[in-house]
Amino acid sequence: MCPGSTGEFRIPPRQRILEAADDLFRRIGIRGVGVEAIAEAAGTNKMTLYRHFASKDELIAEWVRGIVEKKEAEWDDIAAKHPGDPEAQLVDWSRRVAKKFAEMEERGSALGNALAELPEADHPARKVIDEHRVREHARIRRVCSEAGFPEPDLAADQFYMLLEGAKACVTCIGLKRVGEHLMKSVDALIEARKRQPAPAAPRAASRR
Amino acid sequence: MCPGSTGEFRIPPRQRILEAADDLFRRIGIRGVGVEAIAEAAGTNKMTLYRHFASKDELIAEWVRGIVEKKEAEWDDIAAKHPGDPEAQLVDWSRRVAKKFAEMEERGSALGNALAELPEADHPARKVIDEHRVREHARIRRVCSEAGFPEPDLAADQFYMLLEGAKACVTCIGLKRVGEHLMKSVDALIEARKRQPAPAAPRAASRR
DNA sequence: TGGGCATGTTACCGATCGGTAACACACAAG
DNA sequence: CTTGTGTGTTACCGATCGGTAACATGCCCA
Repeated sequence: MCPGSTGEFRIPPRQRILEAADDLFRRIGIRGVGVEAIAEAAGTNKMTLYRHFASKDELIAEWVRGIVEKKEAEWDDIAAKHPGDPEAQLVDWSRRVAKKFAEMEERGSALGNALAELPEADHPARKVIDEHRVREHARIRRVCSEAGFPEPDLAADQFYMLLEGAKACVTCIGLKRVGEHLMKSVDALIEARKRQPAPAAPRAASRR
Repeated sequence: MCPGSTGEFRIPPRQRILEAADDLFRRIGIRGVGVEAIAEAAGTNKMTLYRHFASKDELIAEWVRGIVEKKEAEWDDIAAKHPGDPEAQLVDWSRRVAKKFAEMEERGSALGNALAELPEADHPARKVIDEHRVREHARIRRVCSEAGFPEPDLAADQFYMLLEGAKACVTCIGLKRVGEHLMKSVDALIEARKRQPAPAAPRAASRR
């Protein structure tokens, strides 16, 4: 109702649009919601939206960029809070992911769904997601290497599969149980590694 | 070009439509392809399509039903080939899934993508997918229970998370590597269980 | 006070899409 | 031959959607 420029909310329209898009994209899906609905939910109109974003695809890409930035900032935070302790980083990471499941309302990972909804390989948002996934996987791999996993590639894939699997299972298994079992699985993988004596290839002797 | 009724292919149009839909839905996505394109790819036209399917949503549901049937038949086959050997069933299952990854052309799980593309909770295809997932998870849980896992719920979730995670990771990790590491992970979980004698609480007593 | 600038408003365009109507055609069985 | 059934063909409808034009309005700052 209220235009937004008069008073009421002081948040600039661009930010309001991104917030509205975030809500609608997560709940209804990218292709399921039109620009008009986004603008309306943001308390503005289509024209203003197009003055801030060149196209809907660009809005999608910008939305994805925000999600990716938050996720990578979280990784930085994890690394900063457990310097030199890669195992604690992995554990902390699983704890945070498990906690996030409480916020996810039955629909799974926003990034995963976005990828499923954007089959065009040249979509601007796809590049953002793909590059982020590569970075995230590389990050996990490095942490696994530092943690002394004999096969860091295998370990990283296991962690990454558990992470993506947990997100995908949110829609079919209970939220709390997935988070809980994700944490247990990560703990078990780390525990299993500690149990291993000395595999053939001595990667990085970080025996704590 | 060729109408299809004269000669050429003897496959009835309904089946051709379902096959064309399978190809296009997997490659382009459900919402990304129109009924006209499906009919054309099937060598027929829109009218004939609507004579066999009440609506596009019904066609989607029918397509999903076919996928689900195949998957459940595969589970029956696994159970029949390893009677009374739940561990071999789990291993065989991981082998088959890993093998399937070779067919998946960069786009992940068809069912997962479909779920992401169908936010409407009352969509006829959603019910099919949801019910199948419940059955599949229950099946894994039963096998885990028979295999003597101390916590079958945890074990089943772990397997299921690995399965779904592997499918989701196909788009970001190499196909062969995901399959290989999925198999190794399943083997490791089974191996870890064999190693455990009779733990009451999985948390404590791990200091080697 | 006045001018610029961001935003609001309305109307519209072209394209696409799901779905339907009406009619023509082929073929099989009686 | 005739009838009926399944299919092909064309044209069309209504709705939605992404995107744009043109103009009005309000606010900040000089």
